[in-house]
Amino acid sequence: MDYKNTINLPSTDFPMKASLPQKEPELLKRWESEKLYEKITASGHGKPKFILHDGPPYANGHIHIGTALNKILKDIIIKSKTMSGFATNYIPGWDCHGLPIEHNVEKQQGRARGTSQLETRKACRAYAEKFIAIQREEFKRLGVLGDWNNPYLTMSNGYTATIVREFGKFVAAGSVYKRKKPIQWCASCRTALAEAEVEYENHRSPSIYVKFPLVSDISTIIPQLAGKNVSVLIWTTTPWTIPANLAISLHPDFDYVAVAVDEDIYLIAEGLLERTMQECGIQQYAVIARCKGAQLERHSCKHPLYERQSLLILGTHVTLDAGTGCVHTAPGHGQEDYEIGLKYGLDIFAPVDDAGCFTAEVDHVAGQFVFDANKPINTMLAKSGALVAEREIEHSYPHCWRCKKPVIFRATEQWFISMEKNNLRTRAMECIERIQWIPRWGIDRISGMVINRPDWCLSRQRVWGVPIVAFYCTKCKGLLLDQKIINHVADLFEQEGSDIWFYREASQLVPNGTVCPHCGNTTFEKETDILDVWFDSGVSHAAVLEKRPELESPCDLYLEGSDQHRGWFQSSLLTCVGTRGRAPFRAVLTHGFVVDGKGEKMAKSKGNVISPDEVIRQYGAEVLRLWVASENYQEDMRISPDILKRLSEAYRKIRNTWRFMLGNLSDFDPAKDMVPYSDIHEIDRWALMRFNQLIRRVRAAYEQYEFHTVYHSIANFCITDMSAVYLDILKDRLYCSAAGSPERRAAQSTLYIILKGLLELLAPILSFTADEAWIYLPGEKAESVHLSSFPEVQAAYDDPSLAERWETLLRVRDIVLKQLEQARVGKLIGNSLEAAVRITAPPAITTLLEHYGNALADMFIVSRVELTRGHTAVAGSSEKQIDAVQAAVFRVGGNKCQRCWKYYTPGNPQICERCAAALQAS
RNA sequence: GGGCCUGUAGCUCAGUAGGUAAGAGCGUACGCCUGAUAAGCGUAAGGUCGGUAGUUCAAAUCUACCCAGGCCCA
Repeated sequence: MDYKNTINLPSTDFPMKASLPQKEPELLKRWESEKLYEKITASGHGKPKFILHDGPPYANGHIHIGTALNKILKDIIIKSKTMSGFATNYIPGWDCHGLPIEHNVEKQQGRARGTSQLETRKACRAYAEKFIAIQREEFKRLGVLGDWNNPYLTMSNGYTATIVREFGKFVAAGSVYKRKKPIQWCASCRTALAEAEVEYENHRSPSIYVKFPLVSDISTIIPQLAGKNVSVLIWTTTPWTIPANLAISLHPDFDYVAVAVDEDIYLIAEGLLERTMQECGIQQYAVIARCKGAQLERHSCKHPLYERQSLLILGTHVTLDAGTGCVHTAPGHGQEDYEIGLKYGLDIFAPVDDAGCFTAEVDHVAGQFVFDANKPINTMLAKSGALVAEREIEHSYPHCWRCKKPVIFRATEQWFISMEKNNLRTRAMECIERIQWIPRWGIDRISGMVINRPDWCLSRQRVWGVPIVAFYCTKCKGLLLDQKIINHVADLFEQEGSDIWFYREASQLVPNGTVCPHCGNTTFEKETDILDVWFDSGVSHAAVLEKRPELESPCDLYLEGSDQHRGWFQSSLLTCVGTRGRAPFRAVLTHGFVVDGKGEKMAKSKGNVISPDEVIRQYGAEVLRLWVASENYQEDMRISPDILKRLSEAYRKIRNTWRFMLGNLSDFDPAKDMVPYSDIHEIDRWALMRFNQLIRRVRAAYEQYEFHTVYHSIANFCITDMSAVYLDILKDRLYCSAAGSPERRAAQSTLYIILKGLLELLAPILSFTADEAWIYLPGEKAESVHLSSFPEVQAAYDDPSLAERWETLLRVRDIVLKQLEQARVGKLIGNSLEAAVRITAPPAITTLLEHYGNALADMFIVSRVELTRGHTAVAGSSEKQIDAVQAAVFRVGGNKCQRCWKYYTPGNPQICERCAAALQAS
C-alpha cells in the first residue's frame, strides 16, 4: 500500500515561483479597479490623522533609483501608519517650473531665435505634462498607493496664484528688496546664465601683476616702512575688472612680507614670494619687514587708474594657490568679491551694460567691449607705472552653452528676501529647535545652513516660471510693489493662468485706477524676472497642505534626501516662518543617497548605474521595495547586481515559508477549526510567544521608521524560528495526524495566527506578495491585506517560564544536531529518523527533559530519545549545566513505519500504532 | 578648502551606560533528505571592528590625526 495518499501533504495554488515582473501589473490593475486607495482613505474616518506631505520631484526625465527609494519609503510609512490605526492619504506632487525644463525645450527648439516667450512657456508646459504622465506610471508601478488622479502641480493655476499671494505677504511685511548681485552673463546672447548653462573650456587670458600704492601710513604697524613707497601687489586674469576694483582682500592669518625691489616696496604673502618674484621676472629683492594680514585691515591704497581708493579687507577665501595673496576685489564682478563686499559695505559696482560694454561711468574705456578693453587698460596701467608684469596664461574659463563665447560675471539688479528683516533667521532657528529631525544630526546640518546662508535671491532672468509681480512707472521708473496689486494679479492667475502675465499689457494687469505712488503717472511696465523655483515648491504648505480638506498644516512629516536640508526643507521652513511664524512640519526625515556596491556615486561614465526599470524587469518592484527596507536609509544605500541577487533569494525564502504555511492550511477553517490557546501544544505556545516578541519588535521598528529592523527581524523569524525549528518539527504532526484531529488543528491554528500576522506585518514592504498570499489565506478577512491592520501584541502569549524552558530545550537540540551530523559523516545514519539518541545531562536538565517524554524525539526529529541522569550535579550557571550535556547517537532498531517513517518496536506489520490509529480516525 | 555624515565577517545588519575569547541572517564549502522539491534540513569555515597615536586596569565603543566614501557649499 502506498501510504503517501493517507497523509496530509501541503497543498496550495499560491505559486512557488513569484514571476513578479508579470504578476505585479495584474495586482496593480486589481487594486485600481477595486479602488483600493479610496477604500483605505475611507477606512480612516474617525481615526487620528497622519499626514505625510510629498516633496515634489522635478518633472524631467524618467525616475531614477533615488526617486524610487524616496517614493517607496514614503509608501512604506503611509501603509504602516494606516495599519497602525491612523487615517492616512498620499497626495503626490510635481515641481514643474524651472531652468532644466526650459533648457531642454530650448535645445529641442533649436536656435530659432524667433520663439516667443509664450511659445516657449507652452512648450515647457507640454514637456512637464509629458514627464508627469511618465513618472506617474513609473511611481505606480512601484506599488506606491496614492491619489494619482489628483496630484498637485506647481504650474496649475491655483498653485501659481498661491505662489504669488505668498510672495505678496513677504512684500507686505517689508522683507522683499532689490539689490545688485553678480551673475554669469553672456554678452553676445544678452542673457543671464545659470550654473548649468555654463561650460568650462580652456581660454587664453592676460595675466597681470599690478601695484596699488598704499595711501595709509602704516609705519605705526611696521616702523621700517616709514616714508617709503609701499604698494600692495595684486594679480588678475581679467584686467577689464580693474576699473571696478574697490578693494584688495588679504587673509587675516597669512604672513605678509614687505619686499624691497629697486625703489619700490611690495606687500605680498610670504608663501607666494618666490613664485611671484619669478613670475614678475624680478631677481633682486629683499624682505625688509613682515606682518599678519589682519594688521592691515581697513588701510587704503590708491586705485592705479582713477582718483579713488581701494580698501584693504580681510577674507578667508584668499589662498596661496596662485597670485600674490593680495586679491583684487571687484564686488560687481565676482561671487566672493560680492560676498566680502557686502560684509564691508562696499558698493556692488559693475559699470558694464547688457552688451558687455563699459558704461559712461567709466573714464577712458566707456563704450568698449570688456574683453577688447583688456589691452588699453594694460597700456594705461603701464603708463601710470602700476603694471609690474604682463603675460598670458591658458586656463579653464566659463563659456556660454549656446553661443560658446566666454561669459562675464556682472552685477545686475536682483530680488531678495531678507533673512534679517522681521528676524526671519532668528525665528527660523527657533522653529528648527522644536522640530523632530530624523536622524538627529539633521538639526546640526540645517542649523549650520540657516545660520550662514545669505539673503534669499528670489529672481531669475527666465521665462518658465511664476512672474515676480511688480511694475515700474513708465515715467519716473519708480517701483510699484504692493500687496493689493499682487493679490489682484494672483486672482487673475487663479482664473486664467500665469501666461496672462506674458500676453497682457501692464495696464490690463493692474487694478483700475492704479497710479504711480511716486509721480502720479498711470502707465506701467511689467517686471520681467520670474521667481526662483525653490519658492514655488517652498510654499506647497500653503498651496497644498492648507488648501486640501484632507490635509493640514503643520503636517506630521516631510521626507526627502539629505540634499533637501538646503533645498525644500529650508525653502518650506523660511516661507512658512516668514508668513505664519511657524514651521509647516512637525518632523523631518532624511535618507541618504544611493551609491554602488563599493559605496561610490553612480555615474554613467563609471557604468555603475542601476535603474529602477532594470530591477523591475529582472526581479520585480517587490525586490526593489525589499531593498529599500533591508538597508539603513539614514546612511548612503548601496545597490549592486550582487546585492539584488541576494535580496531576491531572501525574498524567495520568505515566500516559500508563507507558501508552506498556506499549504498546510488548505483544509483549515478558522471559524470552525480554531483551537483555543489553552488547548494547543507547548511548542505551539512557544511559536506564539516568539511571534509575540516579533510583533512587539516590528511594531516598535515601524514607529521609529527603522525598516531594516523590520526586515531583519521578520526574515530571521521566518528562517530560524519558523522554517528551521517550528515548521520542520511540525511536519510530522501536520502530515501524519488524522486530518481533523485536535493535535493537527492545534498546529494549524497556530500557523494561521502567525501567517496572518506575518502578512500584515510585512504588507507595507512586500505589498504585492502579502496581498497575493492574503487571497489564499482561509477564513473571514478584509478584502485586501492593505485594509487590515497590524496584529496586536497579546499579553497572554508571553510566558517567561516557557521561554526559559525552551531556551534550554533548544540548546540541547543544538547539541543533538551536532551529534547527528557526526553520525551522518560516519555513515551511521542518513535521515535523522534513523537515529536514536541517548542524552546524558545534569539532574536539573534531565528533570526538565523527562517532563517532555516522547515529545523530545519529535523535537529532535529522531525516532527515539533515552535520558540518562548525570552522576554528578554540575554547580553554577545554567550555561555550565548545558555545557555538561552530552548526546550519543545510535542507529535505531525496529521497523520503519511506512507511513510516518519513524522507527518503531515491531508490533504491527507495516505501520506504527499512532499511524494505525490515525488511519482509523479518517 | 569648509559644514554635516559614514566606514564591524564576501553581502545586509546587531553590538545595551567602555569590561568575560565580537553576534545574526544571507552567501560560500561540505553533507543529509527526496512527503515544502527549480524546495527543505544540518555542520563548518569566514572579522587584528578603515588606519595610526593617545586616555584607561580595560576600547568596536572616548579623544586627536590620517585614509576612503557620501551630501551640501566654496
